[in-house]
This record gives sequence, structure tokens and C-alpha cells, in this order.
Amino acid sequence: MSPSDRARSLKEACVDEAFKIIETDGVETLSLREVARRLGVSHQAPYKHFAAKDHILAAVVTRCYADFAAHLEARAQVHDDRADDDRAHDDWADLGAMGRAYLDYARENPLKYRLMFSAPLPDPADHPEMLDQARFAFSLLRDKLSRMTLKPASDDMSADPAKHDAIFIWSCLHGLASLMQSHAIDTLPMTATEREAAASRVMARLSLALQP
Amino acid sequence: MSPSDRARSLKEACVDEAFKIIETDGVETLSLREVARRLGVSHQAPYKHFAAKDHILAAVVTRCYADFAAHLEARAQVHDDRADDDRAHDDWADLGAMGRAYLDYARENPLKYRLMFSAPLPDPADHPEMLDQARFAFSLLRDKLSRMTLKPASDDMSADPAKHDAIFIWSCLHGLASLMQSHAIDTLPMTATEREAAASRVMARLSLALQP
DNA sequence: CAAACGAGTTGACAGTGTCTACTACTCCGC
DNA sequence: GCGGAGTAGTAGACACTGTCAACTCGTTTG
Repeated sequence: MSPSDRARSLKEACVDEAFKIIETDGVETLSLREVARRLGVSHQAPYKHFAAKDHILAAVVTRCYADFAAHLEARAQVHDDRADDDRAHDDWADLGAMGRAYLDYARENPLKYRLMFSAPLPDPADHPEMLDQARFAFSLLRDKLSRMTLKPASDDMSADPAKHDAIFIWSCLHGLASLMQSHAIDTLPMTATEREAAASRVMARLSLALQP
Repeated sequence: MSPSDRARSLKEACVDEAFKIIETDGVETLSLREVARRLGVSHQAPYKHFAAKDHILAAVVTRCYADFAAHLEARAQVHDDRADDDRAHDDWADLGAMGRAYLDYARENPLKYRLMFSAPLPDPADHPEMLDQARFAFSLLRDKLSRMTLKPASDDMSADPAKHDAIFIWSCLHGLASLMQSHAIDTLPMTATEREAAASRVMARLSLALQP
């Protein structure tokens, strides 16, 4: 193994291990020293590959974005070989599938989700690859919308409507996902079945807002 | 000053000071020792009033909820002395005002907002007063909705529709507010004016989803 | 009046991020 | 072929942190 190879593997091993720690113990208890300890290296070894604690977190988040985007893409495949009517129908079904995939991911991977959207992240300007992954996930949604015809939203709008509608949809989905796993929602008197129903209820309202 | 009075004032002084530290330096750098230092007491004095660091944070968050609810209430006053038509009109205008007040608060108090909704909070079960404040803020929205007639959302719904619609609205608002201040939104190519427009665009879509 | 108690103090311990100085090894120009 | 440069990793230190334990007071209460 060449030295740059070994370096690469320690670097990735650090990200792996940090990921595991976060998954089991939460992001707030992540420590570079614990990562080093688990990998059997000195407490300073990770600093050869990450300038600061923030940077290892950024690497983890980058992976989360990639994982998230892959999850969205896998469940929201567009089938292009249909007649126009079917295409339109498929677009709506597919948008719905994407929305459900979004919420599913957030529910099944609460830690990763929080990591991406609500953990105090390092300045993305310092981590362009993290930025790129996030941009890509959003483009999945916006591109789909720009290929669809939606109920018109308002009068002015010189700007790109697909972008604004993507933000609207993203807001609803993110808001719901985020509330559902924040302690804020625990404060409400909700039964378990009501919680389950909340997602489909929000999706129904989304349709009312968008579908012509 | 009686001893219990002095105790009370140190307890509140701790919350005040913690608040200031969070406002200027962010929640992640809050430390009980710094609070004690600024108040000129020993590093253990706060522990006489707060069992752990979490508890002082919970006290701060409780205040944030109260502040937030007051802000919502102030801007979304219902005027009860109108004819029915005006009442209906007022309800919609007032709901819109409440929504705008929500987003304004989040924009003007990003730290407080993050504290309430995205910071890793202590278990609310240990802090009932925090829970009560959060519940109250939500009830402002739900009560208003239950007094209004909305576009029907879906077929089944044995459960309380006002509650579900409140969650829908809350999701949109919270999602937008949260995205706008998360680094995630920075990744998108958006001009400053587009950012401004995003709020009103989301509000427009909310109307489409709700208004009959 | 003595005992109990509550607020506040000091000191300690383990753990953290990060700085600096050190060693070992690999690679590149002479 | 070799010597210096750079790179990965180590060891030690420093200033922090949260929290535990033992102590000193002053007040309250039986």
C-alpha cells in the first residue's frame, strides 16, 4: 500500500468511524479522540487528514447527502416510455413517490436527516463537495417540477416558478419531517395513528395546492 | 433580600446570562462556567439551581417559546366585533398575518428559533414548563383554524381536521423558516430578491391549499 | 438552642479540541 | 545513489469543559 493509499484509507476510516459514533451516540458526543481510539491510532492522527473537528463532520454530512439523493432517485424513477396521458399521470404519481420517499428517509434515518438539515454545520463555503451533494438532491425535485404543469400560484413571478414551487414542496416536506422528530411535536397531544396520518394528510394538502 | 429571593435572582440571572451568551456566541459554545464567570460567582454556583447543563438550556428555551407565542399573539389579534362577512374575511387576513408573523420571528430571531426547533433539546418530559409553553404556541394556530371553514382535504379523517391542518401549516412555515436559515438553502443559486419572494410564494400556495 | 438545610465555595477528575515538537518513511532532483 | 523535502503518525502539553465531593456559612425550624 502506497503512503497516499494508506492515508486515504485512514481518512475514510475516520469518516466511517465518526459515522458509527454519530449513529449510536448522537452527533453531540462525537469526538475526534474517540474516533482515533477506536481506530487504534494516536489522538492526533486524524488531524493529519482533517484540519478540525468541523471538517470530519462535513465529510460525514457529504456522505449523508449522497445517500439521501440516492434514496430519492431510487424511489422516484421517471418512466419515459409512455403516452402523454400516462406521462402526466406518472409525473404526479412519481412526484408523490418522491415526497413519500423523502418522508420515509427522514423517518428511517432521523440522525442522518438531522445531520443534514438541523445540526450546526460548518461553513459550506469551506466544503464545496458537501455543497455539491446538497445542490444535486434539490435539483432532483426542481427538474421534475419544471417538466410538469402546476396550478398557477400567483400573478407576478418573473422568476422561475419551478424553483419557487420546489421550495414550497421542500418546505412542507422538510417542515413535517423536522417537526416529527423534534421534541416540539412531542408536546402535542397526538396518538400514534394520528402521527401516521399526518404525513398523508400533508401530502393531500400539497396536491390541493399544486394539482390543477 | 431574603435568601430565597437571592436564590431566585441568581437562578434568573443565570438564564439571562446564558441567553446573552447564546445570542452572541451560539448555543454550542454555551458553558455553565462562563455563565458563572460573568456573574462573578464560583463555577459550581449555577449547579445549586440547575441539575445539569441541559436544565439551564431548557429554561432558556422555555423563555423563547413564551417570547415566540407573545409575538404571534401580538400580530394576529382577532377583532371580534364585526359582521359575519367581515369576520370571515378577517379570519383569513388574520391567519395570513399570523403566518407572516411566524416567518418574521424566525427571520429576526434566528438563534431563538433554532433553539426552539432544531437545537438538540433535553428530554421535554423532564421540563414540563417548557412543554406547556410550546403547547400554547401551537394552540394559537389550531384554535384559529378550528373556528374557520377550510377547503376539505381528504375523505376519511375521523380525526380532528383542525389539528391536521395546523400541522400542515406549521410544517410549511417551519420548513421554510428552517430551510432559509439552514446552510442547505445557501447551496441553491438564489438571488436576494428571490429569497424575499419565497416567503410570499409559499404563503400563496398555502392559500391555494386551504381557501375554499 | 441545636439540628437541618440551602446557597455558595474550593478542589479534584476525566474528557475534550488543538498547538507544538518530535520520529519514521517515501519520493524527487542532483 | 543520495540527501533534502514533504507527509503520516506519535507524544506531550495547555486551556477548556461538565460534574462529583467535601467544605463553610447563614437561615430556618423543631
